[in-house]
Formats: sequence, C-alpha cells, structure tokens
Amino acid sequence: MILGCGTSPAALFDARVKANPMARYNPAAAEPKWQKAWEEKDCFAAGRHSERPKYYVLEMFPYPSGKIHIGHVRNYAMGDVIARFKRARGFDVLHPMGWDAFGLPAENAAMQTGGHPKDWTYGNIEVMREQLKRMGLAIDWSREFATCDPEYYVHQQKLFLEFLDKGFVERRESLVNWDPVEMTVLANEQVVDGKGWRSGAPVERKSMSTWFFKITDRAEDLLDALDDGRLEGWPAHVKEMQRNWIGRSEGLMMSFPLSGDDLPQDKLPIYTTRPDTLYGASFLGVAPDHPLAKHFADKDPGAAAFVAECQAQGTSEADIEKAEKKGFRLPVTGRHPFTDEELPVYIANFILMQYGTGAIFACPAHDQRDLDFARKYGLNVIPVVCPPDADPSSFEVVDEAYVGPGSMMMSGFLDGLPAEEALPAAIKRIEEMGWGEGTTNYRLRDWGLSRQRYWGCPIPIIHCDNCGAVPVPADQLPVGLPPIDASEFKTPGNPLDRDSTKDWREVPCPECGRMARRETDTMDTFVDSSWYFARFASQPKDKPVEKADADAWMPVQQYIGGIEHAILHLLYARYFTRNLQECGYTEVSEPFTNLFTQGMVTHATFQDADGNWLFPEQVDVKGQRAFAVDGGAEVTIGSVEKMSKSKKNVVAPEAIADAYGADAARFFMLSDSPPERDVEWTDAGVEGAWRFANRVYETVAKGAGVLKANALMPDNLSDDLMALRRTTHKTIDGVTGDIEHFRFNKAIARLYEFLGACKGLKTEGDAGPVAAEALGALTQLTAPFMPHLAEECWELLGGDGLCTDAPWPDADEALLTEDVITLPIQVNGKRRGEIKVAPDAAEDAVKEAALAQADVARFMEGKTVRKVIVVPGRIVNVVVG
RNA sequence: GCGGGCGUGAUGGAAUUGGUAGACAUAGCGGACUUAAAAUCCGCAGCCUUAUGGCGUGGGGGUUCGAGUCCCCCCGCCCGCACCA
Repeated sequence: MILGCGTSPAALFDARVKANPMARYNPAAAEPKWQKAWEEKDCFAAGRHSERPKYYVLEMFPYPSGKIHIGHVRNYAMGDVIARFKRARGFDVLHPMGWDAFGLPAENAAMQTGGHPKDWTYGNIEVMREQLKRMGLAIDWSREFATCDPEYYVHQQKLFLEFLDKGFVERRESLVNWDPVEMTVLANEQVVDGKGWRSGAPVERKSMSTWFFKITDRAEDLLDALDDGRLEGWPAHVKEMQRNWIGRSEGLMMSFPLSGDDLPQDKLPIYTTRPDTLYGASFLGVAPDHPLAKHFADKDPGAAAFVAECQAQGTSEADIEKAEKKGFRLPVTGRHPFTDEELPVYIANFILMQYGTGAIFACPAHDQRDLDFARKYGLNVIPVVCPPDADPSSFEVVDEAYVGPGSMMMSGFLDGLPAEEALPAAIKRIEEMGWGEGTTNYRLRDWGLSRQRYWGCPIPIIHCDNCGAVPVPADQLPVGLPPIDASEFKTPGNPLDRDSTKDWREVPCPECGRMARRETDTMDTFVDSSWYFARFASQPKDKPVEKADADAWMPVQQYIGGIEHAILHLLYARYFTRNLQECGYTEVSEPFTNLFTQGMVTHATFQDADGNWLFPEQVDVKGQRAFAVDGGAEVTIGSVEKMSKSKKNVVAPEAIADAYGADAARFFMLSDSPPERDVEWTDAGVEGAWRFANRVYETVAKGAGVLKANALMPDNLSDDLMALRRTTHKTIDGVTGDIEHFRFNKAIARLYEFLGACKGLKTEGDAGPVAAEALGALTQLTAPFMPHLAEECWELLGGDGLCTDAPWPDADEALLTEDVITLPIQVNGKRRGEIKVAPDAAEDAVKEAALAQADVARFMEGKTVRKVIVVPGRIVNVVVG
C-alpha cells in the first residue's frame, strides 16, 4: 500500500482538513497552479540574462522506456535543486531535457507488440514528458529534442562525415564481438564477462568490415586529463575506473628474428613491460588467432586442432580461472637478442591477440602464467631478479613466480642492477641494437560504432564497387530511416537489409553514378549521447552547434547521473568533445567540469508462498510481517534491492504524487541518505516528507502577510528575538553550503531543525520583522526541494512576485556567532561539566571558570592539576593525577 | 590476484576534519485530544546500573591532554578491473 496503514490518500487529506480547517496544504491544487504560473512567465528559459554569469546543469537524459520511475525522480530532483539554487543565486541557468531515444528496446517492443519502434518511442516520450512536468522541474523545455528526431541526427551524420574526412573514423575488417541474440556487433565496453551487456548471451567472435572511431589516438590525452586538474570536479573512483580502462603501460616493443621453414614472417614482434627480465626468457608465445598460428594451422592438422580448441574455450570469468595453461609447439625458433640462444615458439591459450602484438616472450621465473606453462612443458626456469633478502647463488623459483623488487642476476650486462634500473638499461640496449624501442601501450581499443539494427542513426555512406565507401553528399542529408511495415520487426535481424527496403538501399553512387548499395548499419546509440549536451546549448538548423553559443554554456558545470556510465558514456563523451574541438565547434576538450554520480533507489522485495514476486501495493506490511492485500495470505519480506520490474519492487511516481504531491516525493528522495549512496524507498519516509510539508505550511500560515507588513528590522531586539535571528542566519548559511556541496540530506535536516525553531513565533511589534525574516528564509530555503509548497507559502506571506524569482537570502556574518557559548569541560579526557563564556573570553578567565565549576571540582578532589588545555571556543581539558 | 571504498543506536544517517558521539528522520514507548481508532500535538529514548557511575563508533594494539576521525595488525561487507605480458 502507498499509505502504510491502509488509509486512502483522499481520506487522509480529508481527515487533516477536518482536524484543522484553517490551515491546509493541498498539493493536488497547488502543484498544477504553480507549474502553470512558471510556464506563463517562462521562468526557466535559458539565455535571457546576458548580464548574469552562466551556469549549465544537466542530468543524464532518460531513455524513453515507457514511464518515469522513482530513480528518475531522484536524479532529476538533484539537478533541479542545483538549477533553482543557482538561479536564485543570480545565474543565468541552462537546465534542459531531452530523450536518448534510439536503441534496441524499441525494436524488442515492436517485436512483441507488433507495433513500430517509432510509434512506441514517441508514445513513451509523450507520457514521460507529462510525468516529468508533474514533478515541477525547472527545465527549459524549449530546447527539448529526441535523438531519433531527424533534426538531431542529421547533424550527427554531418559530424560523422566530418570526422571521416579528418581521419577520426575508419572502416576496417576486424574480429568483432557478435551478440547472437541481438544479432548485432557490440563494442568492447558492451561485453561484460564475455557476454552481451543487455542480452547476456555469450559473445561470438566474427570477422566483419565495420566502422571505428579511433579513440585510441586520443588515449594519452584522455588519460592525462584525469590527472592534470581538468577533471578535479570528478569523483576519484570514476577517474580511477577510466584510468584502469584506458590501461596505459610503459614497455618495450621488439622483434625476435625467426628461424624455420616456409615462414610468413621473418620476425616476431612482441610487447613486454618487463624487458629487465629478458635474460630469463625461455620461450616465445603467440595467441591462437595470431597470423603465425593461423599460418601453421593451415598446413598442420595438429596446430589447427589446438587453435580450434582454444577458440572453443569459454571467455567467462570462471572459465578463465579454471583454464589450464596449454600450448602447441611450432617448428620455429626465435633468436635471443643478448644470448643468441634459439628460443622455442608456442601457440599458447593464455595469450590475447587484442593486447600488445598478440605475442610475448616468456620469463617463467617472474610471471606466474609463464611458470605454469614452463612446468607443464619442461621448459627452463631462470631466475634473474633476486629478492633483497635472498642469496643470488642459491635463489630458485619453484611453484611461485617472484614478481617483487630485487637486483639482477644471471643477466650479463645487467647483473647487480636493481630491477627498476635494469628496465631502462635493457630498453636502451635493444634500441641501440635496432631490435625495438620503448613504447607506451594502451588497453583501450578503438570504438566500433556499427550496429546491425534498424532503430538507430543511419551511417551516411554508400558502398560502390568502383569507388568504395562514398560519403552521402551534404545536400542529401539526412539519410532517414525508410518507412517499414511493423510486421518486419517480427523477424529477428536488421530490416534495413531485406527485400522490403530495396528501394532505399539501392541507390546510384554519388561519385560514378552506377548502382551502389547504401550502408545498412546504424550507429551505436552511445554516439547519440556523446554530443547531445552541446546541442542543448546551441541548436542552429544548418550545423551541429554554433560555436559562440555552445561556448557560452559549455562545459556543463554540473553533470549528474548514475555510476553505471562511469566508463562507457563518460569516456565516449570526453572523446567526442575532443573531436568537436578539433573540428572548431567548441573551445573545450572536457565536456563536464563537475560530475556527480547519484545512488540508486532500492525497495524491499515481496514473495508469496509460491515464490511469485508481488508489487508493494499488493502487500500490507504490519510490523515485521506482511500479508497479501488480496486474500490475506502471509507474504515473505525479502531483501532490499535495486528496484527492478522483474522483482516488482517498484513504486509508481504518479501514485506517490497523487497521494502526497510531487514535492513530498522529491523531498524524500533527497533526505535521509547522502545523494551518492543508495536510498531505500519506504512509505514511512515519504509520509515524513508529507508531514514536513504540512507543518511548514501551517507554521507559515500563522505568519500570513508578514512579508508585506514588516520591511524594517528594529535595532534593539530582545534576547529571544536575537536568538531567532541567529538561528535564521545560521540556517541560511548552513543550507547554502550544504546545497553547494551536494549535502542535500544535511540541508534537509537543517530545515527540520529550523522549522522547530519557527514554531510558535509571534508576529506583533518587534517580532514582526523577525518573523518575516525567519518565515521568508524557511520558505526560500525549502524552495529548491519543494518548489510548489514554497510558492504557496510565499503567496501567504505576501512576498513579491514568485518565490522562484526571488534572490537567495544572504546570511549576515555578524549573526553567525553567539555572544555566549557553552564550553564542555573534561577531566582526564572525560566530559564532567560545562561553563558558559563569551566566545572571545581570555584563556586565563576560561581556565579559572573551568576549575571552579562544581562538577569539575568534584572530580579533581584530592588530585593535583598537572595541566589545563584550553582550545578556544571548543573545549577545556583538565589533566589531573 | 590488482585497485578503490566502507564498517557509528532497532533503522537511514550526523559529528564544524583530532575537541560534548548519536544532529535530523524513521520505527518504538508514554501522555494530551477522541466514545474509539486514525490524524495531530507534547514528551522519552545508545547499552548496563538505584541516583552517583561505568561501558560504548567491527576486533586488537599504538600515538595524543583528548581518537569515530591519525598509525599498525586482524575480521567482515560493497564496487571496479582481471590470463593485459
């Protein structure tokens, strides 16, 4: 149930009105009223105030999956607090909204319902827009767009062609990750544990000709920016994840000369980060899909069988851990650069073609994998790094490779050097010999963007047998998606590649005029979200963005979204922005100055006796137990988990808004838990927010009109009134700081405290202006969290215009300090009493007062005072013994 | 395995960064109002104890006048990466 005790929202509201007919807050009436008022005044249009500093706040835009869920409410409430706060602080704020609208779920829905992805998507957008509007967000809706609008993706196609022209994109044949369920290629970032990120199906490797963004060309700068201060406003763990993902390593690229009959290559290039251990080399290895392995597999059935075996090997985490190190000896040897020894060459199942050169030299003494392999095949194990506490003459490696520091042994010219010095020395020698060079290597690989799907941005290319891949001329853009009968989506695969779209696909080559074939792949939807923030800032018809307008807003000063995008979206957007910069669309290289990753919304799960999941509204929770609303059978209360449709532990934002109003939902989502942490949705929690709203309203109602009547603050106020003023200004100061630092839960705790302080305040005489100040502040400080309630209160108090337009209150420094403070007194570190002193009281006077305090004196009885520590304004500690 | 984070009442969480541990909220208990219940308002509330007092921030040790906060060891949980040479 939405209300814990089975009371209907309407009944609850009626009961309140009955109890107190004079003061009642009715969100159902107030919320639409103020939303209309904001819309009529066009309060949230960005770019109206050229004299103000600009502020761009953005939440990751939603995928139009059907309905808004409560996680969206939390996400957008955070951005909204920032937007409203910055607006009140005198900024010209850009806070836009749009739709990440291309993507596979639309095709899946089409497959299931027999509809068309386009209708499904735009229908969802209609619904979700209305839901978001009900939340009362301070959004500039005039800038709204969906990425599936041709007016948006036409520019994406232009960008693609421009990037192609500049060499940022290329087409190449390569092994790709093929998801057999989605029937599409996936980027490396979209393969998790060897499985498709959405389908969960084991990914197959397939050779295809597809398009790549050459993100590796920018690996160095993407990495450097993580550390050079450009991303100071990002959480450390997100930067760490990107750092790991880019995976920079320093090492040596070198080639071993090969000997053998009928070789496809006379040298074997390898990459290593441990050239210091070269003297410990006992074999060379290549990946099963390495060209050398393929060469021998073609003529040797034994090699072919081994390669096939490796390819059948699973790629899941568990498979990898279990997999035994295996190899196949090739009739080839490689010559060691320093010793001239001929090293055997193996195909080895643990070598990855995608990393480095797909080939290694193996030093079993100092690498566990190499050691396992060497033991299996009886190869030499030569220790060359001697641990600091070991004797070089007797040091041996048995079952465990030694990977720690030490000094070189059995290493010719390197002998005696510490390993960290031997490393550059070995590189230098190899370079002098002309066998290789020191290089930087990255784990990051190019971003494959081709997807064999319908519902995405078409890649504007025409393939001609004569002219190759030819860009679609600018005057023919956009390449739109051809209309397709909804029934086509019943068949898995890409409808763009079937008979029904022949007319769309078969077109003359723009260069030679002969019949050619349109590219049927569409772009990865992560392309759509890699530049939308720039388009929000500037939306000219004829180009992606107008540089001056884009740069007026960019970079996004505050970006807010889920941690699940720490790598994919955030890395792609950073990469894309660099491309935009190089094409002259913006000055900035980093799109997001400050990043905030918010936690998820969780909820308890419920299961009936048969193990079926139940929705929260199907369950009546009574204390520790729960019962089915329908039938009354006992229900098992399960763990608190991330809300998911499959476990039905979801709540509908509209139902919450109906019962308590959007303000209460927003407020609850930001109270209790720090915003970066997960928060558990509970009925009790949202009821607390609802109670707060009503108490604020009732408190303010008692001071109705007070803002109109009391402009001037009298000079000599009573102690009580001064105390209230101090509380008011401390609250202003505290809430302001809390919002600036994303401590919404603490800001809300302060509002609760302040509300308590405002209870029962008087409005006559001198108290009038003090009440006006306090209630005005209470209203304005609540406004970013509960904007509708705040407008209602503002109107009651007689404030000018809209609360939304009122400037943020300033805290008066002079009122932030007390004239008397309570100082705790400790005796030997334990609190024994307290004294009241002026904050600037002299140390000696404080000392004297502390020692004289009755409770303190009791604990000092019969003992000698050794030392008295006075921390001004904080504490006094008396050391006795 | 590597990297990062965390551990505070029944619960979510505060603690001015080394200075009164438990703000604020939720659940709970008591009271007022009510025929009654709900709602609302007021009050209580870390644990043990008769007040005095003692104990208390995962466990153990240390530094300090003083430790939730700093250092060392251990235990537990969460997240990311992972056959990356």
